[in-house]
Amino acid sequence: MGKNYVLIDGHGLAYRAFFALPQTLTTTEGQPTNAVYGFMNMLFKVMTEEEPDAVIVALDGPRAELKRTAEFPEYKAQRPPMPDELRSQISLIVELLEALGIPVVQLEGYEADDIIGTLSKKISDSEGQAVIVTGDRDALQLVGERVKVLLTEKGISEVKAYGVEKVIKKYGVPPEKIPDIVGLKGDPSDNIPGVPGIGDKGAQELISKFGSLEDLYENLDKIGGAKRRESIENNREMAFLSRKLAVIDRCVPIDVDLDSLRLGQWDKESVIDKMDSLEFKSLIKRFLEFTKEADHEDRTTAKETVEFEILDGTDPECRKEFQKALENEIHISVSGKTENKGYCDIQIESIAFFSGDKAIVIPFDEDDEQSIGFVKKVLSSHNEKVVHDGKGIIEALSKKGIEFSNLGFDTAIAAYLLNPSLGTYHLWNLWENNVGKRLAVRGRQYPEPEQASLLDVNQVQDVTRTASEAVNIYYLRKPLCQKLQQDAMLDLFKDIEMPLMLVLADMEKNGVAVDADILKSLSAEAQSSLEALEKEIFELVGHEFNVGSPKQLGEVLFEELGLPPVKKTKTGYSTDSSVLETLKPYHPVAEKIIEHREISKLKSTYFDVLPQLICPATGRIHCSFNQTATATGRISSSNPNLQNIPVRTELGKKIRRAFIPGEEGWKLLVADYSQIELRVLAHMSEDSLLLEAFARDADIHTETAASLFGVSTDQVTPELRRMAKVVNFGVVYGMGFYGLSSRMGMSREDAMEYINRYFQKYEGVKRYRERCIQEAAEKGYTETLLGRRRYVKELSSSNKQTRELGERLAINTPLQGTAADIIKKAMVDVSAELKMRKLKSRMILQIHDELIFEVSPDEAEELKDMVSSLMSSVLDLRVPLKVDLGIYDNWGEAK
DNA sequence: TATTTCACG
DNA sequence: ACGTACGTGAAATAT
Repeated sequence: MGKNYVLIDGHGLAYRAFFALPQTLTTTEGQPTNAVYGFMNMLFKVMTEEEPDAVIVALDGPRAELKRTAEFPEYKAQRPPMPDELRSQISLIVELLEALGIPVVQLEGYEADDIIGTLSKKISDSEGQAVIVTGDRDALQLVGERVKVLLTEKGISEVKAYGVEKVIKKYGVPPEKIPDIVGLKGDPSDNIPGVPGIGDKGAQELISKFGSLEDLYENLDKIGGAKRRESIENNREMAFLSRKLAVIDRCVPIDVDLDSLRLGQWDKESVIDKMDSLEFKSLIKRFLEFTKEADHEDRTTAKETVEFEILDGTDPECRKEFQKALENEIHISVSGKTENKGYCDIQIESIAFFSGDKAIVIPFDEDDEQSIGFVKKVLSSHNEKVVHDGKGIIEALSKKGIEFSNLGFDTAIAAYLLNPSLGTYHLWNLWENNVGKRLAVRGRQYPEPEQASLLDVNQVQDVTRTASEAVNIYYLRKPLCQKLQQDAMLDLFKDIEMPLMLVLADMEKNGVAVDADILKSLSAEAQSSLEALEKEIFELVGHEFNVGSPKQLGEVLFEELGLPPVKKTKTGYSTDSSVLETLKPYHPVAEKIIEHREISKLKSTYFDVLPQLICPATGRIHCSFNQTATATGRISSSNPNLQNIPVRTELGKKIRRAFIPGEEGWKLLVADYSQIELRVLAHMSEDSLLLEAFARDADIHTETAASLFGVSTDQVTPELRRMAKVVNFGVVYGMGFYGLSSRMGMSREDAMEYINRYFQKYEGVKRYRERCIQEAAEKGYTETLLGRRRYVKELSSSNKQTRELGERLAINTPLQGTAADIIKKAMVDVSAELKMRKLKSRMILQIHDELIFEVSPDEAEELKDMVSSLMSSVLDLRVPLKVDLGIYDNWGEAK
């Protein structure tokens, strides 16, 4: 029986750690230790998670590049030499590895990749399992049935596992074809050129279509795009050479006796001694824990342990046992292992339940009715279900015809409400911060020992992980619920956020229909305009360059043409649209570039992308609505972002015409709140002028203009109204006079004057702003009308700029956040009513102050009235909530 | 991976 | 001396 090995690319991992962690990590004497620390952290992580029998670290040998530079002199030629601060740490790492009894393999003339390739081959030939840890994507070619690759992604601690299927899913080709892709696209980090004009996507597409470089060159005539074909044809040798360079040698002459290696032959004293001299307190602890002696060393810091049992979900007896256990429980937690985010291809692989004592894991290998039946039964039980980030599971299960009932608590959403500024709400973080106990599987294990040999090691790990997550979720409910109660957000959670999750799941499932032909023809048009514009630009400038490169553009404009640089960024000249706008009078090229920018942006972000995102199974686009993404309480949209579809320019608006009802004869109902943030401001500030203006349903910008410029409303010109509008926005954002002056194109003095006049007229607003800042400073957070919080730590900063940012946040967040509360509640109410009246029409999009529905013609009028009245009556404010509605054949007709 | 730019409310 | 309005997500280029 083969053993499990972990193979580490030593230099690769050290490099990663070095650049990912702050340089400030040093010993008190100043020896940098960030790379050592990161390396060791990762080492312990894989030792804990993979439980290998042995670990081997491979290093690039002396003159490792020689073999490949013989073929191609430029190979890795551009690589800067290793920084000294890193070099010194490599030897520290090697010393530590020696003390840990982990062999370091290095061989003159061979790169670590080749050593790893050879070892992994030996291991899999002897029926062992190898896990490769590296940051180099080339290593994916080594993946096989018995070899998996853990690729470090951004930073160091994040790592992604690749098995054969994952590689195929990601690259469209089996692992052994990875070098063919590299041959085509090249590899800038190794200075491998590949074929010019072929990038990641192109290479993937070509190789998955033709199978290999050889087959590609046999079928040159079948390649689309004349330019591309020409480039491929002309670079035949380079493509083959590049592939050769990318192939990892799996027959390196090394003599390692794999069988004799095993973990645990460490020199404990020496390890602790070395770590101590590097001042790695936490790592020593981790090491001791690993040697299972932590408890003897220090019983007081030993964590309490939560024990649980895992039942085999494929065993009918276990299912019965679990159902029995449920009867006396109030809550059960649910966790699922799902593959792929996004409704279109989300699928559930397995699901785990935890009853408070026993966990059970049910794999969904194939659609066996037994499993589905059991899951259905559990999910329809009287128990309140607790989940973590449950929207995906809900969607994946609904694809199998399984629904939740009595879904009561989502720990991710609870944690988001408790502090919406965190950005990520990973289960393990919540666990550390709110429970922090250790988990241990007790008693009967899954799988039963006699079954174990039949199951893949990964599978056992997956089962344990999914079950543990269910346990985590279960025990998180209580502390999080208590905190919500303490912070008076339990109602917001129960009445709005939890039901909203289901509404969002429905919306993601519904999706939106898009006319791909419209987008494709827009793309073609854009292509030709761009080519024409480029020609003009190159003529005006005198030579060709990449218009899309801010760096090159900056050089052309400010060095070659000598135009005045208006604004700088940290790396050079700024060339954003406001800069280009000011350059217009100086040089005709400015206008062409502005035009080019707009078109290329729209083309690359919308015209070209949206058609690809149409889900083959449904013919519609399904974005994700993220409920835990923003600090203010808004929801966000991604994959694609459907909340930033263009509307401000003519060309942009054309995109909206492609958004259509998905069923014959149906229409779109578009309903948006009018001036919602200013209405919220009126309510919260109780400013008499604002209240009165909204009570009359006056045009608010005209009103502001009239009072600001001292004229009557019928004397307000469009220009004055435009300026007033800028001021109104400024008020909501907590502006200062400088920002106002630059945005209105006036002097700072004038801007100051207008602001003073505004606050003289709108005294209530002035007081509101002051009150916001003071309360936020006292309490440490701001809150919305429904009690949603945002902590404003910026307010207590010693940096003036940061503090002022805090003041603006204190002013803006309650406004933006209350508007978010309002529309969220409206969504919940409308959705409930749709269900109650059993209407076919459905909600498909939310764009902050706007809701879009797909409506059946016979329901259109009813829905319009219903949505209008529900939206305007969600909350009773001191001003009316006005809603504008319209029924259209496409989104472009609205507004 | 970080930076710049720009689409939306 | 410097940069200056709030909240997002995504693409392309540079490093």
